[in-house]
Amino acid sequence: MADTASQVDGDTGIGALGDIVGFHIRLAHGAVYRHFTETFADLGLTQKQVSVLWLADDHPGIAQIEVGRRIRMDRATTMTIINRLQDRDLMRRERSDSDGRKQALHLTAAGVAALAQAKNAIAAHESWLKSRFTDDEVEKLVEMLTRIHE
Amino acid sequence: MADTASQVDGDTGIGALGDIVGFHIRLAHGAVYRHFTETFADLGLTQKQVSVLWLADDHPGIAQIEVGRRIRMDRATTMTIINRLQDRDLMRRERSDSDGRKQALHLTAAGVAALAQAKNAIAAHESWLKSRFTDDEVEKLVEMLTRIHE
DNA sequence: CGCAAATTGTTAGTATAGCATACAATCTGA
DNA sequence: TCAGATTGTATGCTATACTAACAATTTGCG
Repeated sequence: MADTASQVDGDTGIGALGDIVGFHIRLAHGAVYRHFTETFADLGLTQKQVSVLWLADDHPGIAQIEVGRRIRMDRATTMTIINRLQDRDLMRRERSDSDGRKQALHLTAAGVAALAQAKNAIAAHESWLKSRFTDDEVEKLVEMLTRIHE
Repeated sequence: MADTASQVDGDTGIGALGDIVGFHIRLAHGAVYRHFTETFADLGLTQKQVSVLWLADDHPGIAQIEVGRRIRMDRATTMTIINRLQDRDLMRRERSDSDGRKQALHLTAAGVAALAQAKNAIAAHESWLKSRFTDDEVEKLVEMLTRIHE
């Protein structure tokens, strides 16, 4: 007769760790991250890099600090990501006219093309992720996740 | 009159990025990770390190490969984490009797004490996280996250 | 049984990401 | 006008994740 949770798992599981919500978020994030990386292996872009390209495309001339604020990165981290994108000629910096402290960010032509490809890859990635859920569940999941990160 | 999603955000949001489920998982993970780090600043333990201590305590003599399998890390990554725990005298390696290739992992006395402290900190961290949800919602969230990482 | 293949641990190297600190340039407000 | 805040930049440290290669050991096939 089974008498502990770990034996119910056949002793291949994570035991009481499985009761920790944060642990499940971490595992789910890891699974999504790995699939994302596979999907984007050809493009050679990471989640962060795509997010930054996407934001800069939606908001031409956006400042670095503002990019970081919206996707929850500090200035130093934002720098390294934009440095890489600039080194690969996907993005360029311009001095802001309105505020000399700021850099106005823009995509290059290559950046626009890369983002277009990235959005296709994201569609495939999202299908993989959403295939587990009904539309209602997706909505509920996003709403609950938003409560966490908002 | 608002006419686009980004304007509903008052132009401070993430626009169409907000429709990407994977993006919300990443943001939520980041928020949880940051709160975890704050909660554990005194103890100086990371999520991974606590998970490994926890597993080794639940399963004395567990092999490194098995730890990695259960919390989704490859052998090399598992090595670096256990190296750190061993350097801090929280964990020790022994040759396995049954399989000479394996290391049997055990907590030291200091490791047992650290894990006990960690479990208290996790309780506080989990309260912070769960305070957003009803019990039913927590159950539904964990169930949906499990569908992703299983 | 004996040997090839698989498993486990280890090491080394690379890349991404996050954070702290310090500094310079610029802007803001009292 | 000038002190303080903001923004970008540079540097350094830490944690994580992956690959590739290698050694020791075990497993299983012929």
